[in-house]
Amino acid sequence: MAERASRQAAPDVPGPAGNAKVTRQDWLKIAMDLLISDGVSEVKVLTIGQRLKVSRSSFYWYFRSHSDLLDHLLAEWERTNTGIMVHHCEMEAPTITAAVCNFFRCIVDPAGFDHQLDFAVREWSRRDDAVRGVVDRSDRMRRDALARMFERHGYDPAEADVRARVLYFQQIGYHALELAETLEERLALVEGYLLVFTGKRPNAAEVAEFKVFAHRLLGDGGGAETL
Amino acid sequence: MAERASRQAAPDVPGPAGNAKVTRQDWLKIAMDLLISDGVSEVKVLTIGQRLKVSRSSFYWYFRSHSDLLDHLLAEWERTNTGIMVHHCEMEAPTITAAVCNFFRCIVDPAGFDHQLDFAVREWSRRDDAVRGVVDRSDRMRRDALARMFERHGYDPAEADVRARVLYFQQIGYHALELAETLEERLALVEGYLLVFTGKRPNAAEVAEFKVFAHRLLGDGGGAETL
DNA sequence: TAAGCTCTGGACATTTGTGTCTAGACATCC
DNA sequence: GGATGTCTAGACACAAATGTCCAGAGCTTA
Repeated sequence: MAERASRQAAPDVPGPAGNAKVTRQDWLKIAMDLLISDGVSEVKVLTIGQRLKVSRSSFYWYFRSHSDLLDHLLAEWERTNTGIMVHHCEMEAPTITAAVCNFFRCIVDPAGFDHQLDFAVREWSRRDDAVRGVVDRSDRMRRDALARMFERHGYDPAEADVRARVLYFQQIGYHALELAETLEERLALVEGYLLVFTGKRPNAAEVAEFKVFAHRLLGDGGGAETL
Repeated sequence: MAERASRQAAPDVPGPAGNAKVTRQDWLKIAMDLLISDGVSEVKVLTIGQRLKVSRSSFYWYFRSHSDLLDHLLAEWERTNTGIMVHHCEMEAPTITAAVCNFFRCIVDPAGFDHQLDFAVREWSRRDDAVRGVVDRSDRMRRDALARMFERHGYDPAEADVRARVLYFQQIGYHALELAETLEERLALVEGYLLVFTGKRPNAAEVAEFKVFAHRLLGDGGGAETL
C-alpha cells in the first residue's frame, strides 16, 4: 500500500523497470481514450487490460481501485480542457475580436479543447454528484474567464456576462450535435460569428491570421473535421 | 411466446386482469423515468421491479428481453420529442417570427419537447450504432422541418437551411448546459432571439401572446424552471 | 365449485465486472 | 551469481445484472 502510494507520487519515470510490460501512463492513456470515445461506463479495468494485453493484476499495482483511476481522469479533464480554455481567454489581444479569435484557437486545435471529452464528463456528471460539482465549478471558471475577457476590452460587467454566456453556450451547443462539417465550412462563418459575439466588425488581418492558424493545424485539404 | 406477442400488440387495456399487480405501461413508465433522470445504463429490470415492488419475472411476461424494453423507449422518444417538434414547425403562422414562437412553445412546454430525454438518448446513441442511426434521422427530420418553415415564409433554400441550423443548434446547446434560469430570465430575451434567428423584428402582439402562453403553462411566479 | 388463463415469486444458471491473494518471472544491485 | 525489489499471471471470492424455469396464487368463466 505504502509502496503503491509512493509509486503514484512519482509516476514520471518513462522506462518501465524490472519485469514491467506497461506503465501507469499506459493505463491512464487507454482509460482516457475509452472515456472520450465510449463514456465513463466503458472505462473498465478488464477492457483496458485486454487492450494492453496485460492482466488486471497489473492495474492494481498502479492504482488503488477503479474509482481511483476515474478520479485521475476527472482531474486530467479539468486540468486540460478547462485550463486550456481559461488560458486562451487570458491571452493578450489588441481588440475584442482578436481575443475571441484566440478563444476560437483552443476550440479548433485538436491538441486544445477536446469537446468529446467534455461531453463524456458532462454525461458522467449527471450520474455522480461529486463529478457534478467539479463540472459546475469548471463551467463557472470558463464563463468567468470569458466575461473578464470582454471586460478587459471595455464592456461593462453586465454586457460582458451576457456575451460570455452566449459565446460559451454556442460552442458547447455546436459540438453537442456532432456535425461533420469541414474546416472550410466552419471558417466561412467566422466573420459572422465575430460580429454577433462582440457586436463589432472584425479586423480583416485578425481573421486572416486565425484562418492561417486553423489551416496550419488541420491541413489545407478542407476535409478535416475538428473531432 | 405467442401469448406474449399478442399481449404486446394490445397493451391498452387499463384494468389489469387476473393476478396482475402491475401493467406493461407501469414498466414502460418507470423505465422512461429512469432513462430521463439517470441515462440508459440505469434502466435496469431489477431497479424498475424494485420500484414497482414486483419480481423481475413479471417483466419477462410483458417484454421479451431488456433490449425489447429499450427498443420501445427509443420509439417513444422519436414519437414524442421529434414528432412534437416537427408538428410545431408545421403549424400555420402569419409571419416567420410567429412561426418561431410556435417552435418555442414546444420547447417551453413541459408536456412538449423533453430535453433531458433528448440528451439521454443522444448519450445512448454514442454507444449504440442502431440508436445512433435513429438519432441522426431525427436530427435530420427536425432540421428539415425547421428549414421548410423558413422557406414557407419566403427565405430561399440556402438561407433557410442556415437559419434552421442556427435555431436548432442554439436550442440543443442551451439545454446542454442545464442552466437554472427562471422563466422571466428566459422570456426577457425572446425579442432579441427572434431578431437574430429570423433577421426580422418581431410583432409585439405575437411576442406578448407567446409570453402569455408561457406564463399560463409554467405559472406567473417566475421561479419555475422549464426542466 | 371446478377449470382455465394470466400473472408473479423464487430458485437457478450465466455473464461480466471489481477486488484480493500468492507464486513467480525478470531486471538490477551488491 | 545470489538477494532484492518490481511487476504480472492466474486462481479465487464476490456482487450485480440478465434470462429461464416452474410451481402456484388469484381472477374469471362455465
